[in-house]
Amino acid sequence: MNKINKKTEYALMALKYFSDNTQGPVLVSAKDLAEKTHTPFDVIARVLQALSSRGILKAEYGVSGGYQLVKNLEDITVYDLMNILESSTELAKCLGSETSCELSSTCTIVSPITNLNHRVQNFYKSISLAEVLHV
Amino acid sequence: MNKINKKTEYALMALKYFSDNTQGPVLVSAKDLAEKTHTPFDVIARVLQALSSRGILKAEYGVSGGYQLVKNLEDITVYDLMNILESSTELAKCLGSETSCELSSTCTIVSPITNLNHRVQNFYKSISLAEVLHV
DNA sequence: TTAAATACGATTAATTTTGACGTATATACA
DNA sequence: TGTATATACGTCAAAATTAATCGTATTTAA
Repeated sequence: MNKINKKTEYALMALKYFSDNTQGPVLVSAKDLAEKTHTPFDVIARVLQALSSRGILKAEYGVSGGYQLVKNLEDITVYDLMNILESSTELAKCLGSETSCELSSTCTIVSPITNLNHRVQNFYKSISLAEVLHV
Repeated sequence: MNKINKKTEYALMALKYFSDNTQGPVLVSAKDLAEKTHTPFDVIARVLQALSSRGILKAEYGVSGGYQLVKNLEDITVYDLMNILESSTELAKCLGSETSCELSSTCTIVSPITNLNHRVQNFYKSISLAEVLHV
C-alpha cells in the first residue's frame, strides 16, 4: 500500500502546531492538541507519549502539565518519525528482524528487495520535518 | 506500514524469472510460475493477468499457452508496478481521488502531505525494474 | 471432443490499523 | 492534604485492508 499511518499523520499535525505556535504557552496538553487538530484524544495521546519517549517532545506531569517541543525540526527526518510511529519501516515483511518468511529458502528476490529497501529508507532519511512542514 | 504488498512481490519474482530465463521457452504458464516461485497459484495468476492487461506481459490462451515478457525492464519503473498492483500509490488516504477525509476542512497538513507524496512518487518513478532486479 | 490454459466475479480468511477503556502515577493548588 | 488534571501504559474491540480461495466462462492445441 505504501501509506503512512494515522499516527504519523497526527504527529505531523501536532508538530506543525508546535512549530506554528512558538508565541503561546510552551506547554500544550494532549487534550488541547486533540481539540486543535480534531483528532481522537486516545490516539494522539499515544503519539505524544511516543514522541516524548524519543526525545522530540518533553512531557511535564500534573495539573498544568503538557508537552513541549525540544528538538529542532531540521534535525528530525521523515524516517525518524516513521521509525517511531509506524509498525515497521521495512519495505517487506520478510525484512523485519526475526519474522522470517516461509518462502525465504527459495526466494529469488531477497537481494533486490533488500537493495530497494535501503534506497527507500535513505530517501526518507534525506528529508527533514522542517522541509516537509514548512511548505 | 510503508510496505509493498504480496502481489507486487510476486510480480517481482515473476518478472525476475522471465528476465533470468531468456533461453528457455518463451511462454510460461501461471501454473509453472506458481511452482517456480512457490507462490499461491490463484494470486500469481491474478498478478500475471494484471501485468498482461497493462502491456508488460503478453498472454496466449489455450493448451500450450502462457505469458511472455514483452516490455523492457529498463522501461518499467517501480512506480509503474505499484500503480498496477497496489490498491493505491498515494501516501495518505485523503489524497486518493474522491474518498475525502472527514478532517479535510480543518486539516493543517494537506499541503505538506501532498508535497511529500509527490516527492515519494517521483522517487519511485526514478527507479527502473532493471535496476532493482539486476543486483 | 477434451484437456489445459487465461480471465474474472464473488466470497472468505487472515492480518493490520485504529480507536476505546481502565488504571496507575505525578503534580499544582485550594 | 485532598482533589482535579495531567502523563503513562497495558489490554482489548471494532474497522479496514490484504491475502487467498472458489466457481465459472472463454480460448485453443491436439
